[in-house]
Amino acid sequence: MSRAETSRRGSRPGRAGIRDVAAAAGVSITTVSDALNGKGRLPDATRRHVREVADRLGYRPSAAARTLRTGKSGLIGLTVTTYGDEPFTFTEFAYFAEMARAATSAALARGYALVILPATSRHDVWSNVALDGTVVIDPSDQDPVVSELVRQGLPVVSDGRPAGSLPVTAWVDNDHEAAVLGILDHLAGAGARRIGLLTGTSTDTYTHLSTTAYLRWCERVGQDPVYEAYPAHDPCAGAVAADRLLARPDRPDAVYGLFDPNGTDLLAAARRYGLRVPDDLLLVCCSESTVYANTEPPITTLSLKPRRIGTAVVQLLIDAIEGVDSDRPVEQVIPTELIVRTSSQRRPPRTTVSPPRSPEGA
Amino acid sequence: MSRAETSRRGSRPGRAGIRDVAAAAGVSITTVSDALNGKGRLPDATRRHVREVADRLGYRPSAAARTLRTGKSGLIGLTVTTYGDEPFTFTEFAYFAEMARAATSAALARGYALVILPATSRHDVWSNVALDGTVVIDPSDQDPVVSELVRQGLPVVSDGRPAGSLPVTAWVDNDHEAAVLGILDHLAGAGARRIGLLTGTSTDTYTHLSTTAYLRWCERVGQDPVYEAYPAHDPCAGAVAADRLLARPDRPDAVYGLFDPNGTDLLAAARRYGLRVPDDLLLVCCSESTVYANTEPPITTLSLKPRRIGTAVVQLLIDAIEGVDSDRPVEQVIPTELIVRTSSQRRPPRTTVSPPRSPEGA
DNA sequence: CATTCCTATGATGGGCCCACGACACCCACG
DNA sequence: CGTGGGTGTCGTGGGCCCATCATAGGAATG
Repeated sequence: MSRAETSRRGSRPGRAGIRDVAAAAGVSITTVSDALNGKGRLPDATRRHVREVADRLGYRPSAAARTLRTGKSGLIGLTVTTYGDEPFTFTEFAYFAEMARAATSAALARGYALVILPATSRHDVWSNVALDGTVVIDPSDQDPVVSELVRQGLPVVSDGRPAGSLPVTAWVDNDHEAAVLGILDHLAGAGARRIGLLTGTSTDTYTHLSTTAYLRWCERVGQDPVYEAYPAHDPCAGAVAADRLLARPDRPDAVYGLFDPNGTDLLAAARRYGLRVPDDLLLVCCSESTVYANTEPPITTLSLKPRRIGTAVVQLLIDAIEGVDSDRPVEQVIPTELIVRTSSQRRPPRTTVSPPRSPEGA
Repeated sequence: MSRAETSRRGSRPGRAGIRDVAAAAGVSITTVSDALNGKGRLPDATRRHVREVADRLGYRPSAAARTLRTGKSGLIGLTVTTYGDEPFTFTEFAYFAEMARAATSAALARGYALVILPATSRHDVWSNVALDGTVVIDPSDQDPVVSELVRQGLPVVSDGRPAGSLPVTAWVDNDHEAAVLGILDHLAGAGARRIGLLTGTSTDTYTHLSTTAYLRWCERVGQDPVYEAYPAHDPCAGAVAADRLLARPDRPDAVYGLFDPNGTDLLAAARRYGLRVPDDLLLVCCSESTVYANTEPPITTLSLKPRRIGTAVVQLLIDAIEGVDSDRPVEQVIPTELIVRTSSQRRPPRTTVSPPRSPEGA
């Protein structure tokens, strides 16, 4: 008792510690800890009493102390590869936002919180936060951050299969090749003779796999590749590239755009050149945005299902953190979804009033 | 020495502690701490030596221990008000994504990281993470989370001026009333006779202030209010509400939409009713999205400048955390920006080829 | 006296910081 | 010339932050 009182002397009065609760409840510190954590075997009366006193004092266990003692912080890092100055590309692509949202939700449901930590963060920030594990979006070949984390023995789960020999704990990805091949077949089936590609200049896996798949498809069907690449992080460059693609002498009669804004960019470019969509030009782009349901015409989009990916990634990571031996495979391929709209159909199925934005969720 | 060795006995060999470094460098723990943190007065030789040994052992100070000792975690909460099941509305509105991005960037630059903590998080998650302060986006009148945080003595800075008597440390906001009045004047100046509003049913400050400003403007100029309200978190409801607004017998000849997707929704609805924009219907919506630069026609948007807000909020919060007495005012009003495009001008200034997406940044 | 229950004590986790101690050096005084 | 006090520089010890857990101890009951 007297020990508890004296030891609190130097403390700020704002927050009550476990000692204060113990003193106020007339029990020992252990009893308080056990009572609040549901451990040990205590009479219900004691348990209730302690809880009551703790509530009255507004007691909140110190997260730092608990973390130090238990070695678990309940914190998961969310790392995004970055382009340019800005720490990450949340905005440009609705994908990241959706994925982060689902990941946050899934983490929360299991008692974890997400910490946003761009890969380019100052090192002192990284080392200043106690993480139980990390989600990495689109890790680059030799990402030093990931290596460091793995070396520390922290579980790392990546969105996108790791390039090279990056030793991640698990990964979740789409089958980008299959998705691209599916779209090209879809466009060819709608009558396209020369399909163009709007792609990126960066070296990430998504861009690489998609472009490669396109080139192989061209080779297989005997079409000359028609594509423009631009730095995907620069929205203006996208509009310019779309324009260039349609200005070419070997102008394609169908285009697939790998990035979210490509749809409106291509539509705008088509208008500039007097091309009607879908009559003169078939259009598909990869996007999670619902605006494409209401453009004129509505544009066919490929969804990478970021919600499912975000959820899966977090589940895998928390399984690894907690040592749960779930039956989830550590390498998951999430199927993509092609949302077919007017822009990729030579004969629109119905010319009646288009329904207001369908609930293409989950 | 021997004490250090014995004390390490039970530890996992994976991570080196400060004790290990001290032993390996042949100095005391304090010296290691001082050398690595640039404190105390040590000869450069010692400092270098310690740093070298620490590097060799791959020493990383335990964030948990440091937090416990110093009382600072370097972590800032980012709380978003939520609608429905999903923990927060990152996607629906590019605003949040932009704001979060800027906030992350600003926090990082000052050595802090952001933790995503929706207001509806399980309480145990909240209390399980040591925060130095919190950013709250659009706090509701009597947000229990905010009250709790303030009661704990944590600084809280809100995006959006706090409703009621919420005792936040500081806040940053736009002048929503002025923005709405500006838009209405802009539309009236372009020839609008009856201006409609697409608004939300939720009780947040933004919706409330904007709607009120609209009603007052109507009263002032003697126009009957023409508006439709819908639950802003439901994208389908937005399309329906846009349709309803244009189907009314007292159909407006200009509409301002308070939410991001309203632009495409209204455009689609206008097409359904054969209304030409801007000839038959003037359109403005509040959005951070660049797609409106390339729609047909391009749509005038109001930007709330989320980047500036996100940055300002974080600066204020960190100032409060660190007790810095900066000259920043604790109540900041960030000016909005009206990006005038074709949709709100009766006589388009130029009918030539529209430039590809202007770089409306910062 | 033995067996249940419950509670108290103390060690532990790892880094930070206050208050000193050791040591070198210089000057002055005896 | 020797020694004590003054002044500095470096470096060390131990306590502290706070909750958790293992183990030992005590009270009550059969």
